[in-house]
Amino acid sequence: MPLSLTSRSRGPKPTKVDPDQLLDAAQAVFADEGLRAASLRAIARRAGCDPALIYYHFESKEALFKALLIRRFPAILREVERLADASDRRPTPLRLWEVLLIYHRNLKDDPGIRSLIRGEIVRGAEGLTHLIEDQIRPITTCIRQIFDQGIARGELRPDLQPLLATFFLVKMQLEILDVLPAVLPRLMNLPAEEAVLTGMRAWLDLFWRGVALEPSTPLPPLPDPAP
Amino acid sequence: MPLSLTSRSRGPKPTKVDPDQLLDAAQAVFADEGLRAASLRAIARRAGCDPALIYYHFESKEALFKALLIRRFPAILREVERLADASDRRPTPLRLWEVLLIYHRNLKDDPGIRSLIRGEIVRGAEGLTHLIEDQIRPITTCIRQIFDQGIARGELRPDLQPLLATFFLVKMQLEILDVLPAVLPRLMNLPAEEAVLTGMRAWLDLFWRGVALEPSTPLPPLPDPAP
DNA sequence: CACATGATTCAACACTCGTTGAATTGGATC
DNA sequence: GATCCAATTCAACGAGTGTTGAATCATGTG
Repeated sequence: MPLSLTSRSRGPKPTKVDPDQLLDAAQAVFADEGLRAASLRAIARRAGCDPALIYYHFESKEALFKALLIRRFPAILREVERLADASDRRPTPLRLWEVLLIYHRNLKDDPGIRSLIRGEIVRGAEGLTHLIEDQIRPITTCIRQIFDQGIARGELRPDLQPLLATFFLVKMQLEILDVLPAVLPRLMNLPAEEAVLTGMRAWLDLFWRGVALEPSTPLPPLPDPAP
Repeated sequence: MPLSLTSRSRGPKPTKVDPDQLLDAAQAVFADEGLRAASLRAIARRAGCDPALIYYHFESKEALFKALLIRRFPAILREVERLADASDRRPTPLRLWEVLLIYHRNLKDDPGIRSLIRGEIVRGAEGLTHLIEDQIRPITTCIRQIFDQGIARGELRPDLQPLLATFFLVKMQLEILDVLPAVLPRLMNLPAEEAVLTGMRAWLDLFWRGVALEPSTPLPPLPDPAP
């Protein structure tokens, strides 16, 4: 088992397909088909190599899937951790908007990882469910802290349940990223990218009225996502 | 192709496994595995018969799946149609609560149909996606009318986008039914059934503040779901 | 050049899948 | 009891699956 996931120690020695390209292909196929239905042959075809090569870089189909997880989640966690820092004194609605933007930035072009977060793909693979939960829990814990801080600062309703608020905020953002690009262009004739942003603004507008101590306080200006 | 889905014309003649029992088994397996991964052998095992029997009652795996859809959605539509009747003059928040209750009543014990509504199961089966959309669209159209009526009656914000409001309301209810029974008991030590109801009330509370013309108008008393 | 070693492919394994045609059961009718 | 027919099972088909051991290719080093 070589499994040298890092770059090789010396010399360029070009490989035809490196593990990262395999992960790219795997992510695309897993996203389309789900963990069970996605075939290693389809992944190999997409990566342009033989199925057996996957077993040179990864122990099994499941190991390939785990590597896929570990590649993505830590980056998201780092962004959310920085945002949840207690010294951040910006208005709470702006910080909640930043939460939506982090999800947007990291997940908008990646239906595979969104399916993962929703736990769809792993149906029936017990070990993986726990692995995914372990990756997601610290992220939602950080977001929950933003609600706690908002209550302490008198910006949010004191009777708010931070756990449920976190659940509502991010669950809907996932649905917005998933569904609106496919639906809004047809029903409200908007371009797909604009559809997502329209949905996000409408959602934060509704959400903020729902959680604010004083619902009539207007939202601060919400910056567009960085390009 | 006998396919006599209705009861046979004369005499009791007990069958070992009737089509309805096959549908029950199919629904359970499709819910666990998804359309593609669910095997006819697993469905037959669950129904206690031979896989080939499925082909006596249904044309194919896909036909079995379609029959599954047609069995459920019309009942939901009828309830929502009755609720959306313009002569219903109850306060809008109460009618929105009834929407949540209809979803709760029809879907709480049926993860299979919830997956269907989310469109997860059908990934990659093009024809079925349209069939499902055709079943769901009239339901959401009715709910949208409730928002239109609420705006016209001066209970909801006139700048509300009914399409997005409908999307937010029912999407979150699906997530509540799916996720909270598994998560809340562990995180807030509540019994599972109470977890769903707690989530629904918290959600309508937040949602109502978000859409009401006057956010401080208190919610009317929300009846428990009928047993 | 010979050799070692990492990267890649080939061919095959045992298994499961949807589907089908023929065979079998079992109760109702003659 | 013989017959008919709906309900059910059996055995098999071709195709696709994850996985593996051996074989091949390409490259850097002695």
